[in-house]
Amino acid sequence: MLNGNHKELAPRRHDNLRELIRGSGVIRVEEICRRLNVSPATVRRDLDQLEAAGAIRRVHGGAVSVESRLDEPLFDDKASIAAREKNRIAEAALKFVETGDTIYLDGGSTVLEFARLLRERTNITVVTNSLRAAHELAGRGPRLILIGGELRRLSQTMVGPLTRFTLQELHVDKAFMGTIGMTMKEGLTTTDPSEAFTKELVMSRARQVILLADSAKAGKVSFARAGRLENIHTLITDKELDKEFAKELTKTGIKLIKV
Amino acid sequence: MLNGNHKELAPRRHDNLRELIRGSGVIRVEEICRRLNVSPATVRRDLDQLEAAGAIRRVHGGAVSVESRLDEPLFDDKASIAAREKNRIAEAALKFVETGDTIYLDGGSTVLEFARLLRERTNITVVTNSLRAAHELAGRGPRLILIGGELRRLSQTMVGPLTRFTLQELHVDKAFMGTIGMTMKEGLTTTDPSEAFTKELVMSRARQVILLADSAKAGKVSFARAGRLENIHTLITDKELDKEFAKELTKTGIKLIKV
DNA sequence: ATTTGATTGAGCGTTTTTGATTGACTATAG
DNA sequence: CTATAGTCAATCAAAAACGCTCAATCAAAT
Repeated sequence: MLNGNHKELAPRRHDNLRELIRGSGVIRVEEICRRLNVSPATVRRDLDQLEAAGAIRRVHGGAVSVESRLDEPLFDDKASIAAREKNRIAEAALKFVETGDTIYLDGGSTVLEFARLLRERTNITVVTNSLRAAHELAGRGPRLILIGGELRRLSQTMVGPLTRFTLQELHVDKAFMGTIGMTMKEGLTTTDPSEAFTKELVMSRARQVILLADSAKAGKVSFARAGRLENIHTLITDKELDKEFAKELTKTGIKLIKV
Repeated sequence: MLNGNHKELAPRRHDNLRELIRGSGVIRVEEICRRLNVSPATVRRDLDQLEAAGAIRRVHGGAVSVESRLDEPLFDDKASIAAREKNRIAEAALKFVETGDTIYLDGGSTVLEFARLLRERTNITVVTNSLRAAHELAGRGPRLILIGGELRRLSQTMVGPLTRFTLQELHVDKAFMGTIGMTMKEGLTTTDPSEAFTKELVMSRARQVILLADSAKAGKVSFARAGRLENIHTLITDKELDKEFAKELTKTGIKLIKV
């Protein structure tokens, strides 16, 4: 028996572990063993639990803090294929934009792709909460209005209660939205409640809501609800969309465009 | 900044890699190997993944930043004119920032320089209308709140009546302001009325107003008035400031810091 | 004191990551 | 046209990390 000293109880150990990870943003299993004086097996079990609770994110060799930018490039292997889908979806969305329109651009990679296509349009007004979309259009292009709010690092979007004050002064013709998950039952879901709050608010201020989402989003449920599918007027997605889901959608009156 | 010996976790490595690319805009594989201490094979795999995630763009021999193109065109030469003075002014301003503070960052190259120095501070809240400052702090650093409003392209700041609705919900401890011109008679002046409107509003919401302006601004008058000098509590400037102007300033109770 | 259920650490086969090797490709020079 | 240098993708083997199982251990309850 190596260390007769002090073995800590699981809850305290979890707290310490959280603290360790928050401290440096990233830590390796081996180091956790050293610092907490436990075996790798135990560390892995702890990490599993903390990940299930959403407190951290595991990676090969250790774990990273969820607040840190380190875990931003979270992508499945479909990500590279999805790039082409996203581009086609964005192209299709372009047909909805008319001269004189005021449109809203949400966060998310598909909408960002769409934003890039608007760089040459000078006859529209773009309202957005996405810092990346703003950056795309900052040099030239449409009249650009950013809504105020707290920056959420992971998504690079302005979210939360502060977004309300600018948004309630505005109306937009068309809102182009992204999402993490969509199901008939839960509607739109996203990872962050503040993000969800702003999404829902935006949709209530738009005359027409157009959702840009590749088929992988269908059936997925994320953490926070961001509005019912009934709020959507049009969904632009790819051809792989689940047939059953498609049927349900059209039944509720949502226009479906598959590219 | 150098990590000599121990192997880093993949996410951290990706993070550093992004930073490297963002820093110089371009980088070749060979150099990444040297800087991160890994083999070319690993570097290429990392680059593949980062490209799939849209974080960078690969080119033969290395990789380039995706946002490198429209970065700081006319802004840079303006910034380089009095770069040394601006940097010293920014360093001096840093002394005013205390833990827990909520500070406002205005537009302009001097304040932008100041923003860069805040990248490692995580214990403060930054409110800003400057897209460039936001961009500096978007990856890491303080809690970041952007005020809403219409983007003015030339200055890359959010200005105009829409800024009112977010601002009136906020109070800040210290506002770090820039300006185009300052005189005893006209006070602060800037080129755009909307810009002036927002500046004036911000200063009314700040407990302490700190003006960052090199000495060339003294005596200059621009188009739109953005508030009287009495609104300023502290001016940080360089040693070349006109003696007469300095005397008048201190007479009105403004604290003067010359660096 | 004994039982019980949970927690822990070690052993072991599997998976992931990494760096070296190889052959293909491109561009430039001779 | 060939040679050469540089880069790249694919493949492979070694090392590290992983998940799983099982026995030992521990805390709490009887």
